[in-house]
Amino acid sequence: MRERHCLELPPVAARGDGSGDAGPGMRLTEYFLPTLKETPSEAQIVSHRLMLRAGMIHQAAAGVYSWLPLGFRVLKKVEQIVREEQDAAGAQELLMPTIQSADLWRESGRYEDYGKEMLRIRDRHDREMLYGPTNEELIADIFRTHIKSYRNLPKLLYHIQWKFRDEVRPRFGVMRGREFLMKDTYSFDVDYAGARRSYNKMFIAYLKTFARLGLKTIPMKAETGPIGGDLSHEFIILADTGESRVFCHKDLLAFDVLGTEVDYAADLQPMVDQWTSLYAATDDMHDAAEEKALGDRLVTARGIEVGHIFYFGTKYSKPMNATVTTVEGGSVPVEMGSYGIGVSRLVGAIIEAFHDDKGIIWPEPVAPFNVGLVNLRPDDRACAEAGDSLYRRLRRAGVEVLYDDRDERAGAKFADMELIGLPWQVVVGPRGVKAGTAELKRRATGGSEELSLDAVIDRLAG
RNA sequence: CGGGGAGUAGCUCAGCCUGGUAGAGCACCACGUUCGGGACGUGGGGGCCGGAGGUUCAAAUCCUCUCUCCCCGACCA
Repeated sequence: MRERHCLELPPVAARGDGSGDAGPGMRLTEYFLPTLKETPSEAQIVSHRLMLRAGMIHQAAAGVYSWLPLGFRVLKKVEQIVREEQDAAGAQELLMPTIQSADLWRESGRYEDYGKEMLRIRDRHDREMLYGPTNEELIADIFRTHIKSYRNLPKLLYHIQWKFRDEVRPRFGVMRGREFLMKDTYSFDVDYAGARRSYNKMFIAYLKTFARLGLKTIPMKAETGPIGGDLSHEFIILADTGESRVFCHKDLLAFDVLGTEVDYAADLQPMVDQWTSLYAATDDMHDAAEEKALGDRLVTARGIEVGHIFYFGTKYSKPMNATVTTVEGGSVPVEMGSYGIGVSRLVGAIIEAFHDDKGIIWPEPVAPFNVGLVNLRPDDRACAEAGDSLYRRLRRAGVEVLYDDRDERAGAKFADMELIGLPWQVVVGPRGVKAGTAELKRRATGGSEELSLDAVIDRLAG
């Protein structure tokens, strides 16, 4: 790792808390968490309802949302996991702007083709601009300016940036917004074989990414459009309330990528083959003959598309003149591919996959806080001491903790805690404090146990 | 882009048909009683009824136009 020259800032979570304690935490009396008891009438699907009720987002316009502190924390965690897996696969992060010039899009021919989905803007000089729905043109322009030789290939470049697509009908909250946060990677190779290697890297990186988020993912062959070939896959995560029906071989569900150490420099084709050899299809691509052949090995489920990767060859490099010199000294348009993950959409998708009738059940890697510390009686001296002490010790141990020190009824606190779905709850009340214990509760199972305060720390900090 | 629905308090909604001083529950503020699963009492604050025209002595209510949001379908990360 490189040495750090940057200013050391306190962790984001630690700011704004006047307690003076070190460590990642927040007191609910100070936190901006506008939860709702009633469901706003506009929300239809469960993730949208829960995100509004849990105070994660606030609608700004149709399909456009502000991310409130709790939702923002989750978004950042998802983003960070996506980033880490891109970096691990050898992709390099950069940042392209949201606003683009129409000129580049004229070069590729897409300015006319894209239609009303593209938000077009004019600046004060009446120049035609647009809010980027994707970035192939921009990245191709960067590439052609700076890379000229096969010797500088391959390259995998990505950014995580807001996009805007003026959907006719945005819906499902952040799952189908008009403005959305997307990670898009672009690959550059001198030939098809190289493009395939890049494709495979992203394929595996995607499996890793979604697995780390706690999701079951199934890659499915997707329409390849005019390019043809077999290099296009959608990544579908399974969720009971998912938007589309999917079919697959049941053995796919047992595949585990988390335990596998991946060497991105090695040949990844065998691993990709393993994942693509078994049948998997979305509703519209489903083959009845396959269904029959599989019999009881076929699984029918519901899913949500959270990623899409595809190879498109010279579709943009040719018209935009992004070429490289070859070993032989000739010049060829660079082979490209693009690889997207809907980061903001994933937040909704994760909720679709993990919730119950009381609220969200966050997988630990993306939970906004790991522990919700509930003080049932902050006005009671013994409770306040026990609660404050636990809060301090958990933070010192580096545990992200949200401390409910509000003067509210027990029921309201429990309901809010279930709603925002932190993986662990620690309940401090007069009953336990007398015996020197607190209750440790797991959100996912509802199971709980009475432990001494020390045992609670050991368990959560361990 | 076709078809439907809705805009009244922060949220959920009633009132509109049949014009006559704008309501409820929750939320909010104060005080008191409560306190291990969304308490209770008393008092209080808050809305040009989405906007613009029109009809009328009088419009949340009737008429016209417009904006916004939501739902179903076709499309998409």
